[in-house]
Amino acid sequence: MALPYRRERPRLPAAERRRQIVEVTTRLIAERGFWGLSMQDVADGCGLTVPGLLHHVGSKDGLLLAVLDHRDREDMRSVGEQAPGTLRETCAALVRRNAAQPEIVRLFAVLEAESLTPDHPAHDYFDARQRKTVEMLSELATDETGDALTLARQIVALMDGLQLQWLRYPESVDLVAEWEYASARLFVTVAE
Amino acid sequence: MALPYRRERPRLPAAERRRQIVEVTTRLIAERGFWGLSMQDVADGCGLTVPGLLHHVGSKDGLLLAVLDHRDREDMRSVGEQAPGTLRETCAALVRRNAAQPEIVRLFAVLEAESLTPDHPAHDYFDARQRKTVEMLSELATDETGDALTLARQIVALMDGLQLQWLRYPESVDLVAEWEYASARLFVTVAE
DNA sequence: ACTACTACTGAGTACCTACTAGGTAATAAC
DNA sequence: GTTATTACCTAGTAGGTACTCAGTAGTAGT
Repeated sequence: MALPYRRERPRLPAAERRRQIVEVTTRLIAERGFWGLSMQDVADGCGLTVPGLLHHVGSKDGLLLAVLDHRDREDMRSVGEQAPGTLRETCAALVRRNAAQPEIVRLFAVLEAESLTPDHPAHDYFDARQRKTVEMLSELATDETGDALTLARQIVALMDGLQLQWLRYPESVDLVAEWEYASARLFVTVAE
Repeated sequence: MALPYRRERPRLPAAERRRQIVEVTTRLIAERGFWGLSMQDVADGCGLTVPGLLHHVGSKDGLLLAVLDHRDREDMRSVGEQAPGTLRETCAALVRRNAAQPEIVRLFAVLEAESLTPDHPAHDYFDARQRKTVEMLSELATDETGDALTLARQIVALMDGLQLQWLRYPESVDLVAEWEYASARLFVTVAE
């Protein structure tokens, strides 16, 4: 009744394995979305079995949570690093950061659309994220315009939209350049 | 060897059944995307079995194709109906039309993000669609600005982005109003 | 060396996936 | 009324889904 127990691939400490799992999952969700993601694919990408993967994340929802948690901590870290600036500077910094990590931007683009439906496991997360972003930009915008909320929404919309085009045509669309052109129009007092 | 053959639900002519299938599928893809769509759900929504559904569309990819084909024909019809106008008028009409059909807009929002990956069955479709849209707007924009392509891209980006916000917060975001605010900024000569 | 812990596996469960083969019955053509 | 067409069914295939259970082996603490 002895099981031929194979251990060909190395056994990693939990923290390191989790990092790997998050990295692999990020790539796969960016490609297929969460509905299209399979635990098997993630396990294969990490070189372990599905129960081995489940040992670390508990469930498929737990896997998504791990990815989003990791992103939140990374974002916190990067926001804390830079000095607070004007609205325009903040946006430019944000765009530059995004232009350097297409994989992450694509993860968010796919999940943001997928999570529009209320029964998506990341629905609440993206609701909160969207609110926070608009609020943050809106506060910065109060110095420059009367209708800060509207401007904040336009900024977010333009960023999201340009990112989609950039992700589809990475060679012919330069995200940073497009944002510069656009912000010239955005940050101008309306004469009407 | 006699099969107890059940036919409780009515038998429809092919064209009518196809219309129903497209309608149901549109709603389901908007909610779950194509990767998250199951033939079973579509069949249930139409009141027939999965092989019954397959009789009409052939395969899951064929189902998606049927939906996109139908959308194309509808769009053709609606574009043909209205007289050609200025860039600003054309955009406003487009936004008004979209504001009246959130289900369709959501279908496109979800599929556009999902189809970023080249192995998505709608990848080529959305590639072509994006190109055509930018080209069309770009031609209209040549009358008004020097950099028509950039302006066209900004218009598409802003529309896509605002739509995402509107789909997430349909009660607090008014698509038409937001577009009006935004176009006031977009269609202004840059003084820089 | 012994013990406790934990990262991980093999085997299995219950169910869902798209899709096929072959047949049945409602409809339309004549 | 007979025949042809077609809308749709039952049954089945081959494989994928997330997840559970019980056990194994590598690691760390003492």
